[in-house]
Amino acid sequence: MSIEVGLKSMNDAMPSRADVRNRLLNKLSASDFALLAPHLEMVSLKERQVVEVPNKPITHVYFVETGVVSVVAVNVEDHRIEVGVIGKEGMSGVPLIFGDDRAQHSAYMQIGGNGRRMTAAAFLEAMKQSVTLRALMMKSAQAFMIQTAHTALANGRAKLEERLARWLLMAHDRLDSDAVPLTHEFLAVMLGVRRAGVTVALHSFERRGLIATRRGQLTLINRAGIEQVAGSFYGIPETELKRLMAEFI
Amino acid sequence: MSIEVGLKSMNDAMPSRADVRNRLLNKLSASDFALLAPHLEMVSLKERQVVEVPNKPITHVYFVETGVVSVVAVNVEDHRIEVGVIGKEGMSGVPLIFGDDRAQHSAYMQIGGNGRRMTAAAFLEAMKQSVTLRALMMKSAQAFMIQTAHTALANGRAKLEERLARWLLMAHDRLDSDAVPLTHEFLAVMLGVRRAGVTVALHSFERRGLIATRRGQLTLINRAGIEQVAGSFYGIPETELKRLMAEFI
DNA sequence: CAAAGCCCGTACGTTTCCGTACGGAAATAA
DNA sequence: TTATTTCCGTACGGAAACGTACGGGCTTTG
Repeated sequence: MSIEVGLKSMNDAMPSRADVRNRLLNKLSASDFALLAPHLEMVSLKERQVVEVPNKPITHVYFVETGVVSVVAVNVEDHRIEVGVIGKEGMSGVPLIFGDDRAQHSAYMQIGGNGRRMTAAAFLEAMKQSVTLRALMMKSAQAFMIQTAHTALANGRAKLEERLARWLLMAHDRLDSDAVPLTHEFLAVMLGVRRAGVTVALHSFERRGLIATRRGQLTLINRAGIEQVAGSFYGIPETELKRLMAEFI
Repeated sequence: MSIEVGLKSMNDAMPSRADVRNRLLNKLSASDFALLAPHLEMVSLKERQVVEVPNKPITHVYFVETGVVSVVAVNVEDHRIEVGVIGKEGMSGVPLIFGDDRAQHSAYMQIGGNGRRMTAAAFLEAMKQSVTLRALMMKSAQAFMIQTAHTALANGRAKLEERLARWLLMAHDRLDSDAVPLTHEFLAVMLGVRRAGVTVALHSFERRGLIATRRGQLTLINRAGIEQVAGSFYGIPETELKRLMAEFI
């Protein structure tokens, strides 16, 4: 009991700037950071943990530090596809930045990890108080928007292998290791293709020495080779993110 | 000559609120409208007229009144696909709303018409001065973002006929007539499919009595039938737009 | 340690759409 | 009017991915 209290107080302690691994939080000015810090709560983010539910109010914004969030658009007939991923470079809760309180899409941890979160109310209050905070958040939202546009492009024009390679690269950018702990089934759901199709494509990658696979996990071996497979379907959102964030520190 | 001067001065006259047909401008408060009005210039928007060039600064924002803008994502290898359309419900120049001065995507008039425009500088200056203007613009940007997400969904999961039906409905929403003046070639480019594929699909629509076609033009006859073809791939961005705009007037 | 569940490998027939191409009809330019 | 260009109709073989399904190996649970 006393141990648990100890851990809890450690987690809940107001983070100092040096503690924080989320790239967005890293880019905040000292005063903007001070605005958010008191409300930030360290959280562990288990795989499949739901972060946003379509058409429901957003309760918290999550600043991911490790792991990956999938943002998945869903329609009435339950067709679904991933429209973007969020990792340590960003945050969930984009609609709040636009002044909307509701989530349009489903969002959940695709790869588990941890991060910081704060309530939507606290986030909005901080946004109200700082122009520079708003400026950063809007750039972050724009970066996400560019990612979604290029997902639309890849979905419409790229082949399964190209899309899969693109996804692996985007995940790899957001992870600290070369291992991607995911089943073929979940990759298939995100890309909106058959599970069997993913299996075959991953085999092809493996035969070419690009990845290694085992049950529930794959490991990138030759990133440059995977980039070659993805071709120009990968890269633009990534360079645009850099550009948009360049003005902040 | 004197006639031309006469026309020009008519066009350049500061518009009154009642003149304006663009739905976004319609939703402005009197004071916000007064902020923009002096800078608005009436323009004719010819088909194929370029509105934004990827990676170039945005020179003007366009408030469309008739016609349709296509926003097309392009990558290095020249793969391209439409990621959204803009009509009288919106405006071009979304990145400006986020504080970015550059266009990511190509944007051009897919269907000619007319509208009002103002320089990016004037728009930014007005945005700086009014919270309520910013609020409206951000909601408009969000609506566009939702449209892009559902384009990604349709591109990944829908069949050609479903996507084509969706596109026709989105165009129809933005036009004042049932006629869509477009060649199969351009529909194909927007959807990222073969021209021949569009031709065959349109024939199927025609045989079912959903549309009538002639060279360079098609006419919607049975909108409900087309909605049935599009299924749930059409509709969500449209209801979300209504919701987001509901708070303004 | 056995049972159950999950995950992966593989297969087969089928659908969808592609690449390409050719000719004719309609519109536009000369 | 004639020539030229644009646009549409149609065709064919082939690639990509689908739906479905079955069995076997790995992991977790009881």
